[in-house]
Amino acid sequence: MLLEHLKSEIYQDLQAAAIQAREEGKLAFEELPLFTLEKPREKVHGDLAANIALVLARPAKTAPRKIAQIILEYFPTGSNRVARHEIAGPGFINLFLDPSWVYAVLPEVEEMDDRYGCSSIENSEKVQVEFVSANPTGLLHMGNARGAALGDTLANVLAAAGHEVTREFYVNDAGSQIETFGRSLEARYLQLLGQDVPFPEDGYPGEDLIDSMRGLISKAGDKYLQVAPRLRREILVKYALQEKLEQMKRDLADFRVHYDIWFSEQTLHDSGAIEAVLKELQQKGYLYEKDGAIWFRSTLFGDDKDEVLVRSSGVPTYFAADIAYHKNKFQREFNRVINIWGADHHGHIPRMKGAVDALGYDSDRLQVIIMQLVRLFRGGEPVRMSKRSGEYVTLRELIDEVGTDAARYFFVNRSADSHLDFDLDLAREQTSDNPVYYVQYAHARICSILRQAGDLTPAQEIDCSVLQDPAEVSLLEGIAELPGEIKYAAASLEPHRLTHYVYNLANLFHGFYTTCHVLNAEPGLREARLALINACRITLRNTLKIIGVSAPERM
RNA sequence: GUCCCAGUAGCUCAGUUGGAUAGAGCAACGGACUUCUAAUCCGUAGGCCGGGGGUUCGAAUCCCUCCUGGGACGCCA
Repeated sequence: MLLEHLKSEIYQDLQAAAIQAREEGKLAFEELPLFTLEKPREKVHGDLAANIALVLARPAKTAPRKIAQIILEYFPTGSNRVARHEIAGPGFINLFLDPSWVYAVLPEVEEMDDRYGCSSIENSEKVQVEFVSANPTGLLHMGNARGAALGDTLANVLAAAGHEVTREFYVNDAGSQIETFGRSLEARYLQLLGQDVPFPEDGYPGEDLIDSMRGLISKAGDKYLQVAPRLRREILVKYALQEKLEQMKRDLADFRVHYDIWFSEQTLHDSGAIEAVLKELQQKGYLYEKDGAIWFRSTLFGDDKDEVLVRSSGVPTYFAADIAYHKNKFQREFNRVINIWGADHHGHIPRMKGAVDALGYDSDRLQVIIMQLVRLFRGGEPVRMSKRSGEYVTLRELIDEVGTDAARYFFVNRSADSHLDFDLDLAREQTSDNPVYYVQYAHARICSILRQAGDLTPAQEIDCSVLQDPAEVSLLEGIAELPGEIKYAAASLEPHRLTHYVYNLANLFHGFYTTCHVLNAEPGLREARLALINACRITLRNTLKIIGVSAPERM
């Protein structure tokens, strides 16, 4: 927070300096371009480096180093904790902060505690994150697991960055797959009761359907044998669907994913919302009839072909329901709607955005994160999976085998658009190879020291400037970076930044731990180090919480 | 064939709204435990950033092209 404040003030000072220089005729440019003010990779380049002179070079038609010099003439020295500055390399402005700034982070972390890292931003938005939304006709697989970890973490990140977040699961409890589901269940039901009936060719072959029907038979016996097939399928679907949903909720809860809303597709059919949205598109002239079906002119919005909304049979497609669903989202006044989809849905984006535009909403308010597929490895070999054959590793099995902590960390640790090779053996290993333990261990180590330390002195009452060792200063700086990291991760929709951040912070702590002893340090220094590790504990814990990984006090 | 994603150290991956000497983990090699948890730390080595062209003060990052891997192209969802 402090660091963020400093940065934004310095940024503004640089802007002001450039504009002042222009007013006095020293620089000529039309509009000040955006520039970066970042912590440079190399320590010798200062605490913050600005490339303002470089980006101004072209518009101002002046050599970057010359521009930097001019800007610095108008840059207030001594304020905002800038101790000194220099022009370096091709024209960077390197700023060296008064070293005292880092110490202010300790009381702040202590005071904010659970809230440290969180911001309350001025332009807070109402954001919806829809993720997983798996078909309830089967079990949750690895792709769903990745979506769950990513979606939930992203929602946490957005919330921490000050947005109002709703997590939503769209339940596909209508349409043709439910039809197929019903026929599959019926076949299993009859087969279990000794009838020699064929299993539908396009049916869902998973064992879980058999289990489900076995459960039904043990409760209700064979009484549905006498019921008319159509009604029978309805009953079986209703039973199995509820069971499946409960199971999904249970498994996701064990994965520490909790939704605000489970939105039923069926309600869109029942309420007439789909009909209404079709009518609206019709009136706006975006629909036409061909081959007995009703089509949406998605090509008007940049799609490569038009899309069927109502089949020639009169039954609306999934896409029609999805349009109604998205209209519903915008009617609920979300400023932004974020969907996390698997890579196999990427072709769906242009038409979905097209439909949103057609309905009169700005399609930029719909953001789709495409995540690439997951490949599982066990014993160095890829695990063969096929949803069609019903052979795949489920979320439940993943939780049982590697645990929620490791699984979530691994999923979040990779950017969404990278193909993920998930090494089950590595995730299960409780060794230093496994980054999640590395981070948790740092937290446990701190807790161990704090247990032995007795009461803490409030950071406010301590002279923290005794923390002069490079390991101490680096750790302080690392702690100070969390609010900025969260903002960045939220703005770029990249939760994987958080695992990288927390790993780095753990690394800084372990380095500190080796160099600096806490409990037997001299009076004064001891209290300051205790305050430091306590702040580090809070920072580690809060970040792990966002990722959805536990912060154990003992290991 | 068209579109999307990826190609960076032996392996898994960061880094891409263009910035300074391209990073981390693992694996390899060499060190560090009388003291708060060695599930740790320090060091060494490891690279035509897939190839080729271009844009400019500057390209892993942007553009073009080619190669390789994965995915999508249905009145499925």
